[in-house]
Amino acid sequence: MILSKSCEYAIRATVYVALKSRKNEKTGIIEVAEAIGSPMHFTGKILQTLVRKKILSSAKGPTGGFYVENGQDLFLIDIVRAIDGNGLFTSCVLGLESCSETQPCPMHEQVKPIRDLLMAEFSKKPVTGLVEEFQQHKYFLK
Amino acid sequence: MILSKSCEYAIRATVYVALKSRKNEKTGIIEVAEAIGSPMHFTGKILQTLVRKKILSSAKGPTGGFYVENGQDLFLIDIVRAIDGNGLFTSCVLGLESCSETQPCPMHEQVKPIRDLLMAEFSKKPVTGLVEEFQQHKYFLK
DNA sequence: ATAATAAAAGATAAATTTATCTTTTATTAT
DNA sequence: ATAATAAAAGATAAATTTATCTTTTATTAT
Repeated sequence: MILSKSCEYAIRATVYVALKSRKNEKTGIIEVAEAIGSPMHFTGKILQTLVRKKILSSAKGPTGGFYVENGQDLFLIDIVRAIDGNGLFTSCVLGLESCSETQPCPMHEQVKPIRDLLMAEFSKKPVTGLVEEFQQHKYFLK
Repeated sequence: MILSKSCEYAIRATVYVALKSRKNEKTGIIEVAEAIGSPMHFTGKILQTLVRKKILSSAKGPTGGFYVENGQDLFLIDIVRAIDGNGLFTSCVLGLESCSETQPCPMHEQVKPIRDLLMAEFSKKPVTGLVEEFQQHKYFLK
C-alpha cells in the first residue's frame, strides 16, 4: 500500500465525477459509489472531504450532486495531499523522529530521491489524463 | 508512511539485536524495547514474528534472549517482507484489482519502476551496514 | 408554503493495526 | 527436583481506519 484506501477511492471518485462534469452533469453519491465499487456512506464522507479541500464542488437539492468546476486544474498529487497529507513524502522510512536532511538515517539518501520521483509522477498526472484514459476504456474504476 | 509501524520497529530491533550479537550477547525484550523506544509487549510480538520468519533466533531461560545467527546474510528487504509482505511492491496504486502488467492502470507504468527502485534499494542494504552506521553513532534508533 | 431531493454532519459500528496484559512453555542454575 | 528466567502464546484493550446509519441542512419544484 502506497496510498490509503480512502485515497484510492478519492482518486477514482474524482475521475468519475470529472467525466460526468464534462457533460455538464452532476453526480450523486449513490452513482459514484456504484461506479467505483465503494461503500456509499463512506464514499459520501470522502467526497465531502474533497469538497472541503476544493478538489470538487457540490450542490444540494433535487438538481444537486458533485461536480468539477470548469477550468479547475487538478493533478493526482492534489487528491493525494487532500486525503493522505504529506506523510508519504516526508516521514522517515525507519520511523525515526530524529531523521532529517541534516541528520539523515541510513536510508535517507536512497529513499528520498525515490519519494521525490513518486511526488513528481503524481504532480504531473492531470486528472483530465486519467479521465481520458478511462473514457477510452483503457481501465476500469473498480 | 511507506512501511507499517510494526515494520519500522522490526528493522530497528533487528539492528540492535545484531549489534549485540557481534559481541556474542543475547538481548532480552525489555532491553530491545528500551533501545528502540517501543512498547515492550508489542516489541516481543514483533520479535517473535522475526524468529518465526528466520530473521532472528531466540533462546529461552536464564541465559536466553534474541540474537542473529553467525553467517546470517540479512538485507533490509528480508525484514520488510517478513513483516509487511509484498503489498508495497505489487498492489495497484489506484486500488484496482484488475490492474496488472497486461492490463495496466494509468499510473502503472510510472509507479512500477519507482517501486522496483525501492525494492532494489532495500535489497542491497545489508543489515550489517545499518549496524555499522549505528555503531558509529551516525544515527539513533529512537 | 410544502414536499422531495441530495448533500452535510454527527453518531455509531466494524475491521484492522497497535498496544497491553496474563498464562504457558522451555531452559538453565542450583 | 525446584526456582528463576525469558521466550512463546493467547487473550484483552486501545487507537485508528474503514464502514454504516441517522439526523440536519440546504435547495429546487410545485
